[in-house]
Amino acid sequence: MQIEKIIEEKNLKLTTARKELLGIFVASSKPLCFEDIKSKLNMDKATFYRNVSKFESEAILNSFESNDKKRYYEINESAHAHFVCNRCNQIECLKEKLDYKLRGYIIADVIFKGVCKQCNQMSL
Amino acid sequence: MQIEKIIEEKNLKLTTARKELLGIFVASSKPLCFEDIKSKLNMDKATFYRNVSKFESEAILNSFESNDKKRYYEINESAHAHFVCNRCNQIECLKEKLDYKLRGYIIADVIFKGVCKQCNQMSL
DNA sequence: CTCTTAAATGCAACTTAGTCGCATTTACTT
DNA sequence: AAGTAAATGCGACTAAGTTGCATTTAAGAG
Repeated sequence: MQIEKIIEEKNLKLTTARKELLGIFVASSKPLCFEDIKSKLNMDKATFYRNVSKFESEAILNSFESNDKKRYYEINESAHAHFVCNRCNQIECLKEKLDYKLRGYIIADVIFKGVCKQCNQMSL
Repeated sequence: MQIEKIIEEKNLKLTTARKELLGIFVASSKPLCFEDIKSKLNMDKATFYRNVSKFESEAILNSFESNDKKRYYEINESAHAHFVCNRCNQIECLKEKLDYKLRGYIIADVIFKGVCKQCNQMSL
């Protein structure tokens, strides 16, 4: 199973909590916060946070904060931009590759904020 | 004084707290959070938050969350992008105008995250 | 397969940004 | 100057995330 391979490749102990957690992120098409998945999780929130933190430092996940004071995590594969809706607070992964450039800076992430397609449609 | 004019134009009561608060934002060249200015403020934090919130709904300020779980506020004038450094957590206003387009979406803000000039320089 | 040990977990207590209810004060109107 | 709705201060509260510590578990050695 690829999940176990990912964990072992980073020389992390293969615990049930880690398999469960990483499985959820691998299966998700969008960034998730603790709140989103806590009901599915068989682990303490401390374990969640310690593990996502470790996954992030091992470059398995990356994360950012949204509009709602929560940190969202997702599998670190192809770099892509995100759209955060100021109305519904939903986070979307955009297909946009991060080909933005700023002289002297390293750009790791781009977040667009505003009104998403759905909310925009509804207000017409 | 222009500060008083801004407040009165929105039909808000001209209180000392509001004058003080808006004065600080008008004078600042970058977004500020409560933490940044609390030592200068002669008001309770509840008053701070209620007022920035009201200013925001009146389009005097706008705000976003940074990397540090804090909400940053700035005067709402020319729309511009922001750069948030993942190392030093500093927020910079970029000169970039927001001429980004995404079909179906309304883009109100763009936040770049990564490593800022200074931190990038230091790591060479 | 069992023993050992360092690392991971669960739990409870804690931290901190921000919110809320309520009694008091203040800005504006007449 | 008086009345009133809105603003303020205070203290209690909420919720995300962190930390210390006792217990459990994964992985390697024998």
